[in-house]
Amino acid sequence: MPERPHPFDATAHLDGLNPEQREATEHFEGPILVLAGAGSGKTRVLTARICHLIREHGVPPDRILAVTFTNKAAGEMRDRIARLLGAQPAGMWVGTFHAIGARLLRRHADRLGWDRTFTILDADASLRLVKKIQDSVGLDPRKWNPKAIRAELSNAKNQLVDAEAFARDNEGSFDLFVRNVAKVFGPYQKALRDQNSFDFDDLLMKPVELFEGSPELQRRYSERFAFVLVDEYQDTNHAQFRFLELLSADHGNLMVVGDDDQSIYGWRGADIRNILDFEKAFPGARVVRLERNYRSTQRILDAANAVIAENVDRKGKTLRTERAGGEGITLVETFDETDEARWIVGDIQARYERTPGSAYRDFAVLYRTNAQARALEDAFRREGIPYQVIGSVRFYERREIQDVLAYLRLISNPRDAVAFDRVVNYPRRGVGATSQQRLVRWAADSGISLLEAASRAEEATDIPRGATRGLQAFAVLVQRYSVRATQVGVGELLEELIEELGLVRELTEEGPDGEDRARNVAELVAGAVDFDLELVDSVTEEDLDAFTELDLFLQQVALVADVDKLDPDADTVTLMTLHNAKGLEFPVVYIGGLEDGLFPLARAYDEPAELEEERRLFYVGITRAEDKLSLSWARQRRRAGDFTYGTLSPFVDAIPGQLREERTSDRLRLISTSTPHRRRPRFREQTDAYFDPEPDYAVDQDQPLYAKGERVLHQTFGSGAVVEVTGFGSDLKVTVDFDDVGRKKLLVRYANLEKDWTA
DNA sequence: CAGAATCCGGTTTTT
DNA sequence: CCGGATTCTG
Repeated sequence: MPERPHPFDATAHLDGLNPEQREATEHFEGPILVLAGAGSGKTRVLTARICHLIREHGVPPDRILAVTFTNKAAGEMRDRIARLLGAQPAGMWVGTFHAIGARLLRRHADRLGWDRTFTILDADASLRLVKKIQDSVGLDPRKWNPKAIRAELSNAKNQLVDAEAFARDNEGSFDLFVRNVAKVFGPYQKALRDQNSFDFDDLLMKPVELFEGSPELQRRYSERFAFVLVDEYQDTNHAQFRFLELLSADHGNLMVVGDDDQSIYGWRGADIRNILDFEKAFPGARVVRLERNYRSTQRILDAANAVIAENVDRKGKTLRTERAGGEGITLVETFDETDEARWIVGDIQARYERTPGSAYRDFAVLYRTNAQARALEDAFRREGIPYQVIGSVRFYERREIQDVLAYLRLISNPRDAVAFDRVVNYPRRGVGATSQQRLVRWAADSGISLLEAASRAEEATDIPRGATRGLQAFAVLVQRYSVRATQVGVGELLEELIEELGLVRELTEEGPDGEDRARNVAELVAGAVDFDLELVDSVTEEDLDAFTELDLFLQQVALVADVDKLDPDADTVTLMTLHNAKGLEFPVVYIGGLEDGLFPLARAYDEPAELEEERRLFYVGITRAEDKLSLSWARQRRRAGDFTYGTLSPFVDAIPGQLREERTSDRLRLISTSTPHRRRPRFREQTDAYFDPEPDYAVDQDQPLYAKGERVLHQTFGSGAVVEVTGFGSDLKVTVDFDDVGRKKLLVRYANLEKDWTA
């Protein structure tokens, strides 16, 4: 029996709520939008309302559906509710849109022509499939970027545009790119069906198809889920909106909680209109605003408010707190990324030592791009300070992990052609590219799966004997494990598989990185062994009958996010991107890389909406901090091999001067005093870094200075604006956004650019 | 067929 | 700087 903090107090869930929170919590039927500012206790409101529904209104838990942004948030919500109620909310569905979609498809995918034991393709596998389809329709993957095509497919699906509609919409378009995407879309979708798999976007789109295609099913689920609650509503896309609409339009009992100022996933189809127009979509919706912040000091909130006030497209609100004053916001100028990292690590260590009762887990370092983690990691390691990085080189995307998972996917789903391709010759079985091609052709001609073709390889006359033997051994192995999967748990299965394949030996012999890779595989195995325990929750009896533990393990692996693995109990500093930091809070927060072009990213300047999204991202970062916020930037930074020279991010300008405490790193101070540079035209226009010290060529009036924003003329590309400048000397490169042909990166040495005076 | 050498291109954020 | 793809070599 779980502990009960308030054994006989039926209203424990209302304790300590402020009037607005209480209003939202006690709301019963009908649509409601809770506009919840950062740190205003929205998770609290969600959990309290669920308890209220169950306790006060007698709603059975299994009539409630709660959607969260991460699996971790789902788990936490479940725990909090269990604690408040003193019992598990049996039968309640809590999960991410993707997890809930997968769950529905596990029950009803057969209605769409899939088998219920489908596999879920992760980003990498789906990209491989796109490439494969490109090859098969004669679209050169080198010329037409598979990632771009994949992104366009994803966009379309998030808008609920299927292959037919996409083809129809873009028929006769002058845009060659979308026409090519249209060529890929149909075959891609067909391949998914043939190999019985869904990609991520299908997990959102297909359930909608399911409901739209079957009013009976739609009615069944909207009756079952009499109350629907959604967290982080500002980051939902059209498919998700439609899904919610189908579930709740009949009864209208939909509560969405979100903050338009924290909408940061526009690039993956999230539509900020969903929250801005909620009252239109659900007429009569009640609106509650939570503007009292319980997290940060007034200083931090002042900075946050000032930053976000520059955005135009918002509902508008101002956060308030009772935590008057607070420490100033430190702004540090550093020399380069190493210097910046060392400053941050040094500051953490100093604070840790001088603050009694502080722990490393109180600190987080946030940044715009994953690449920035590297310098930080080096610095942390150097100082021996414990840290954990979220994301970055993602665990499940590592090559060795993907290889093992491909085996598991193939064992679970023998029709998975992407998985087959990946491991048929790993470890080496003497099956080369040519044999593989012949096998694919023969399988297609005979209308059998690749795995079956492999087991009957000797019937294909053009496959050499060595390869045939390899293929047959492979097929036998996979089939044997498919049977084994119904007998033992995944942990055991995986241990046996890895042993038989000799993967650990294989990896360690590979070279210096091999040890790490072997360790990663061991970690995966450990995860699989532990998996049995995690089954308890969220899986119903019927699921257990229909699927092997392997199936469910693979599903979980496909759906976990990196943040889900954040260990809040470990006493380590946390390093992650600003995107991953959403929903989290820390006493002390550092945001690094505040340079124009990095944060905001240079490309965001193309679209005002994108720039606003970057600014919201900064706002999210600032509002993660409870007591102390430090910002830093570096004058120069290595990016993709060469140097970039930065200026302070304009975002910082919005923070009023009296809130800031400006500092300079020791290293930078040392450099600027010991090497008295000639006075050069100062940094602002970032021209000086590539200023050639030998002025032996005449200054040509038509020669551009290569500063950001400058207009230049190219002989073939025409006129455009400089977006970014990198490298120096003969390696000086400029990225130019040409009016006609788009963005190009050019080596100044060869490009022969002229200054465009006509602009 | 496999491994080494070489070239090329991309690089924002993620369920 | 990295990884992937391509080409060369045994």
